[in-house]
Amino acid sequence: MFIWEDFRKHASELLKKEGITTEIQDAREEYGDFTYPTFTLAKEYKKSPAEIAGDLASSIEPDNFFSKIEAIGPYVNFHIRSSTLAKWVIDTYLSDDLKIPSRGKIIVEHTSANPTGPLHIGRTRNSIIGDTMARILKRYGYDVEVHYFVNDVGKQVATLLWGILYLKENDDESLRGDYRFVRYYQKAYKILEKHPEKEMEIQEILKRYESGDSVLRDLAKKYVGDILKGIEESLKRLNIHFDRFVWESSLIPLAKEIPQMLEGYISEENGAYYLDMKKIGFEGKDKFYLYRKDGTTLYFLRDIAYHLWKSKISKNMIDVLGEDHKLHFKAIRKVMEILEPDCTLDALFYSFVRLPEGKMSTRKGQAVYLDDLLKEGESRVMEILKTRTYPQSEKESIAKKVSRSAIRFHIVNMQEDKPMIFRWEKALSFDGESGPFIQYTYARASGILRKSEVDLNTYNPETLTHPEEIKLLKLMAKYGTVIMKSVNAREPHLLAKYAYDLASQFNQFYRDCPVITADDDIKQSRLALVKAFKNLMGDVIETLGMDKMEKM
RNA sequence: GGGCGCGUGGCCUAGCCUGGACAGGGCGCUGGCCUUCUAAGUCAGUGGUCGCGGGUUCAAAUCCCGCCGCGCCCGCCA
Repeated sequence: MFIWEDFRKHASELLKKEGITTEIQDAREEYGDFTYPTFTLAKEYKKSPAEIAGDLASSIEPDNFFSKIEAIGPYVNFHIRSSTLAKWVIDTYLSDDLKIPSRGKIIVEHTSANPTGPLHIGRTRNSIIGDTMARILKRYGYDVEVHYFVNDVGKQVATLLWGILYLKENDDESLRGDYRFVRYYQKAYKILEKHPEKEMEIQEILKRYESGDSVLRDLAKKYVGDILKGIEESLKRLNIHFDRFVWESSLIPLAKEIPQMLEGYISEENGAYYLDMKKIGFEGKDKFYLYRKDGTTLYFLRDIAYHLWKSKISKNMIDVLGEDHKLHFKAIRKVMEILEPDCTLDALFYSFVRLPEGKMSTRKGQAVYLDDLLKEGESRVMEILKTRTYPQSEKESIAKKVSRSAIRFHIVNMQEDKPMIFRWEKALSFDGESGPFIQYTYARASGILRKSEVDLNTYNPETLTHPEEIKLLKLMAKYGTVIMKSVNAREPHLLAKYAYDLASQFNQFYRDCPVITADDDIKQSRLALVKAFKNLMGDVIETLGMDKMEKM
């Protein structure tokens, strides 16, 4: 799995024999595979960097890993022996076992969108980043449990209930829950803007609800459940699933135990209680309120309860959160250090998606819904498929797979903390740096294997000498490195970049290296390469949560 | 006002953590490549004061300081 890193380690060992202990960096392609710049040694050795590099290069002998070690100016460059590389890479990906170590349990919480309406594309950035991160962690060896924290307590839900209870008109039962009930939520907010005094009624609902009013509880469970089901349906279309939905209301009993665990840090003000952040050495905000003066709980308290509860299941946790949660999260983490010092809690933050005309908002109804985007994507794919002779059902299946993969790739291909402005044309781009480009490349590899009509038997790695073959092999060797970096930095976009590079390189190979018409020995080794590539590309595609297809 | 993040060719973007060899891609535009493994592909060309100004260094898109622009947060909302 970590082929490239094993080569790197070997280069380090060779240098170590010369008395140099250092990390070796990747070289620019035209100079070699790994490089060691000698500038820093100049003072100590009292020689020019170029001289030092020359001496080092001539004293390190080529071996099974490196065929050439040469100095270019002040750099010592290592060249990988391609026959060793070819055999290693191909055998690795032809085998079913990528030899991934087991790394224990981790909980990834993502999406957790308030169940007040259909999922819009802004929230979807959370889902896609979270789901991809979870898949990458799994690939790295973690036992991942994916959570959705369901907000069925608090003001938003009380507002939703108020809307449904008092504004019933033009109800359309044929609509899916999220589309059906969001109308009341939006209308409720409009009314509250004009009549702030109605706020009292909402407070009353909230209070009754939290004190355990069974009628309200049942209603909330029903409506929130219906909306959540809708959101879940939308996410299924993107290939996103959860292991567990944790309802906030279920944590209220635990939440009420938190204050005594934090005794000495809590203060009271007009009947409301807050955590005194100065006392626990927190900077950024002094008071985080736990209880309203009417005794109802606040999100901060319930979120502490949720994290405490999670930490009993797993010591490792990652939350995928919008950038608006940075301060909140910092405080939660601080509290967790007190309550459960053994656990590690990390966050993966992302910037908001905006529309060209401004912010997205469920309340104001200004948003692009995920379902609409998927639908539009599918119809654009069907348009392209007009020239194909596949059966209709296959076309529809392809359309779904291409559409959702295009959207997933578009979102995860961008660095998480970069602001994003949503544009239909870009989200549904099918060429260049896009999801379909990657799927298409996989289909091409499949096509070659399908038409080769030869069984794969032994191959000779020595025959893989074409520059495009070597470049492809090197990229294939880097999969483990990319997964590792992506996990350590919590940056799923690195894998998307890798997927593109890998696919792009396969297309260069495809252009210059015919497989089916090649001479027998070359054909065998190229088939082995294509098969190994297909396995790897398929694994990358699935780790990105996209769909692989034999034909498209 | 304070804190955090972002600022790379007409547009979108990688690289920034761990400073090194001419800043990679994609879209667009111009011109090529389908009797040959799917042209959702590919080749060539076009286009960049890496927001601005200082500093550190043999070397800065990358590190430090100060500005400017944009976003987010600073609620008894979530």
